[in-house]
Amino acid sequence: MASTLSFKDLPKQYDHAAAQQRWYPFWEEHGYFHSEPNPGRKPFTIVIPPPNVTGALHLGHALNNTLQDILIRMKRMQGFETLWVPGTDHAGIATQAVVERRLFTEEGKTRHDLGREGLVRRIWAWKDEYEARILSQLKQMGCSCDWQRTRFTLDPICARAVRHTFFSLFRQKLIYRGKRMVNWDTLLQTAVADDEVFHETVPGHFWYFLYPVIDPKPGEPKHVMIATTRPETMLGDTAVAVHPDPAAALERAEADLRARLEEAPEKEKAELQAELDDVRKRRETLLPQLMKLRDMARDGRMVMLPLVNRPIPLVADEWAKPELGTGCVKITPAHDPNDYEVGLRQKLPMINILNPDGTLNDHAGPYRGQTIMQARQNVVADLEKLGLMAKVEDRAIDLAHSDRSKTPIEPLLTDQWFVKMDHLAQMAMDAVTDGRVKIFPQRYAKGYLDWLSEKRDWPISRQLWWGHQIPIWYCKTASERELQAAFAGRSDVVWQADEQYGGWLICSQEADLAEDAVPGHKLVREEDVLDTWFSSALWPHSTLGWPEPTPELKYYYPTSVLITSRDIITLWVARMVLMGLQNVGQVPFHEVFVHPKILDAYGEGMSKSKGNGVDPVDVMEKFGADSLRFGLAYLTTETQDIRMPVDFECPHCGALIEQTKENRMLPRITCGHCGKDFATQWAEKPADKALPRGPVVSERFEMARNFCNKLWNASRFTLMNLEGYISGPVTDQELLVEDRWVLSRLATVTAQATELLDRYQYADAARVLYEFAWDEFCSFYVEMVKSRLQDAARRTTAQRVLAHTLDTLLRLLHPMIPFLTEEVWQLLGQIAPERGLEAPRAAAPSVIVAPWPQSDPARRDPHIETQFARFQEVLRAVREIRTRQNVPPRKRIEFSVLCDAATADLLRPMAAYFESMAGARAGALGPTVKRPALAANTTLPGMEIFVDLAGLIDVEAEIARKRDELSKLETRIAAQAKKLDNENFVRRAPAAVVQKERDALKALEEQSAGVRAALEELLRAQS
RNA sequence: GGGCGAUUAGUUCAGUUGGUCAGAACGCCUCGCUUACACCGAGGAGGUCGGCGGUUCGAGUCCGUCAUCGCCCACCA
Repeated sequence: MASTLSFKDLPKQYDHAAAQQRWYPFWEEHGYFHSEPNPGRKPFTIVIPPPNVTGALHLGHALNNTLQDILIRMKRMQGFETLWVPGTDHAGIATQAVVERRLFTEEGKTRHDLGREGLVRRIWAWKDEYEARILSQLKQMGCSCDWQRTRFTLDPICARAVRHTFFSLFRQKLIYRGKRMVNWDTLLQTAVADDEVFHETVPGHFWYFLYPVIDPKPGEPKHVMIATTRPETMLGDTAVAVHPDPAAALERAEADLRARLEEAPEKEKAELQAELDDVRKRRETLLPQLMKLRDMARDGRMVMLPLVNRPIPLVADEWAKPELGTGCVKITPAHDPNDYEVGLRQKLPMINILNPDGTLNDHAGPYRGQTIMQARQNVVADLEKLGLMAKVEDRAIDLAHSDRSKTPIEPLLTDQWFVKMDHLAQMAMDAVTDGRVKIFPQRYAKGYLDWLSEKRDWPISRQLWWGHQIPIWYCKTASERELQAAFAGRSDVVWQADEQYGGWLICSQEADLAEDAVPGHKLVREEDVLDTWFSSALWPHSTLGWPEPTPELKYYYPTSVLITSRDIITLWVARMVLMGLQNVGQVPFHEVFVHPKILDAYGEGMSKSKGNGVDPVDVMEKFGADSLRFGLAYLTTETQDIRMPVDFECPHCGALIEQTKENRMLPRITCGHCGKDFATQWAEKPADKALPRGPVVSERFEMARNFCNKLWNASRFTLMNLEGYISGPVTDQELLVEDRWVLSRLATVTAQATELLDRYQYADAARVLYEFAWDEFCSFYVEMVKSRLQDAARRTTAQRVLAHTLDTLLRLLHPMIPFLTEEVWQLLGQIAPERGLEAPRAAAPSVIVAPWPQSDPARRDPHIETQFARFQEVLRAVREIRTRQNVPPRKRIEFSVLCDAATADLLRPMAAYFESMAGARAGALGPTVKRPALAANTTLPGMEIFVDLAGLIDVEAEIARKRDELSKLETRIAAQAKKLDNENFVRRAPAAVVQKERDALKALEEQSAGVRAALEELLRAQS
């Protein structure tokens, strides 16, 4: 397919766009991504963490998916039956919010204008658009997903899994309905999730009110004082609490403070001391009264809630801390999460005083219809009139706001559905504790276990329209007998009594129930939908066809590894484990790899709202998919998040403009270089959108781009020099030093890369391959093989080893840089279709299915590697002398080496390479070499290198250099000697270490003697 | 408030079990268009490994503590 290319015409720069366009369709057409259960092979399976259809993928997704594809491609080459299941998540709240916002800004409509069906239709359209975009981004990145198995968390297959799961949990009484405080957005009239709430500190007040005690007896307080920042909520008070044992509580508080004071740093002491004094004072001033109140609470005494004149009980509850505030606390169960808990404990009524729009309802009596702020003012004023306001203080208040409407959040008690977690959570904990699921890096297991160990019930209902509607139907009026008659013989319908409101809760496993399913009675379906994570939790098995016992489920489940980011370990990973165990009876995956987060230049996470996100497509257009992938892999270490400063690239002149906190949200930016404007991702106005868009890129991918180009050119060189290639076995005798060396190194690198990738050490694997490819293959092997390629007699072997080495390197790099390696693989196949050393054979039709290289231990040759290292040292020394003596580049020089005979034997065969790689002719080598009269010299451990420069030498420079060298050596010798003089060291350190240090000292001394001799020689010559 | 992590050259990061580990890339300086590659080649300068204690014969490497930053979780009558 690339046969139109002639090797002579290959471009000097790797054309990533062309390669990507050429090979992705090629792979797809050949079905390389598709997998079917195959009993003859072991499966290797990954399910994608489904990206939200809220928007396009960002760099974090690019990282996540690159890491998955690297593993998938390696395992595929290793002969596993590899399946990577792709898909997307409907992301309930986020997606509905995005679409609603757009509906409002573009058409001025709210969801109520469209109605449930209309809105959901809109969201499906949005989903179709973004799903397509997301999948195409994944393809651009080269992801080798099995697209035939693409899933969506709201598609019929997933929906069926959700229904079956809900049904089964409901039947097992693991799902129940209860009350829960939600964050109510009074503007949008919807509940918002905790992570959609932001807190802002605003100036506010702390009011102290008096509630009259009903029929106080002599000696009893006439009032109870409480304090609040939200006076209007008193209208919903249903109790006043006091601690059941205020004396003990105060004592504990005091002891606790004393302990903290002892350990506290100086600057916090004053504050703690003040607190301590306050608590001590309370014993005198407050405790007697609290004791009385406590007794009154035990007697079931009441106080009168002012303004609405409702008697409410005094209750004894530990929530009322005697060391805080007035020691008494008003209880508003319907509008405060903690009070709700107290309400449950004390079996208090819960009075909701709010309408959905934030005005007060009938329970607020005279304040009905007022807004919260109006009611607050009026309540305060009225209490003041009654003389029941004791005092008011200024106080900074941390107020929750809705991220979406920017209005204050009101806590509101609502009906919600829950999953009981005690048993399920325990199962999920056990799976990690006993190693059925291993988490890498291991430290993340702690968060997982801590979170699950709280075993808090999982609230699964959401007041949304976009999602899996809860399959519960209410029937108020029917009798159980009527239900039994209506659903006779059906195992897919179960019901329970609705203990809260009476009637029945009916759950259907498959089909929706008709309104008249129970003759003579009306069924009403629950409006709420399920939490997105409910369907995501089923992802590993729902995508494989559960609840059907499909061949896929049997073969691919449990999946091999899950690759994800740390912020959803609890929300998602833990719930997948628990649901997998619950539904399938097996863990969903054997291993979890938690990868780093991508941060911006300020160390902050990238997010849409901060405007610091990066579109991987921008990076790919500039650097290519291979560079994106390699760059990301190179940055994936175990401990460090990825900090990525980014720049806008001016579309007019190409100048880079640093992205800062100031400019990252601007719709338009003026280039400081050419002065022209360009648009950013924030461009919304037509005038801005009409401008050319400036992509956001990072220089951090240049390293990878350069690497790809280097590899491309080494490949080009190889291809250009394979003319006349004839395949055939290569015997060991034919191999020269450089062949043995490169094959030895290749064997080592193969083993390392394989092992590192198996342990998710992507950065190290990338580094090992980078260094081998660039510093060894390109810088040495290719350079050294050049002369043989010009020599007909030696050409054939050189070609065979070269082709084989490149072939292996391509295979090792393919998972990280798939397009480039395929491009070269195909070209290589044209000129050298059969490759290999001992027994050459036809290369695979695509590198994607080529066998993963095996490290051949027999090729590892320490002797050759030592020899080569010596060669490299001498080469470097000679080159360094050339530079420091300013020898003109084309000027040939001659050098000699004073060394032992063995070293000389190692160096002698390398003579030709000193010529070609340093323009230097090797003269005398060995122990008898005499110091030339006027020479530049470098002293290395065990070797002294001389370059005879005759009249050219800059003696002054050499002398200065020698003196500098000598003083450095003497410092090191002194340090070394001191170490060895330390009796403790010699006595207590292991003998091997001591010996090593002695050897080091000796080597240093020898080296210094050489330098001194050379210096003397120079000084003599100078005078 | 609890937990986790980070702090190493101008920048972004590696440094496996404490004993040549003080490294890489980019940037910078000096040379060089040598027939694969200037997205290149050769050479070079740059760090008392956040501060302070401690363990040890020996500590970026282990312990404590402080400082700064980040993430997760919880909470704030």
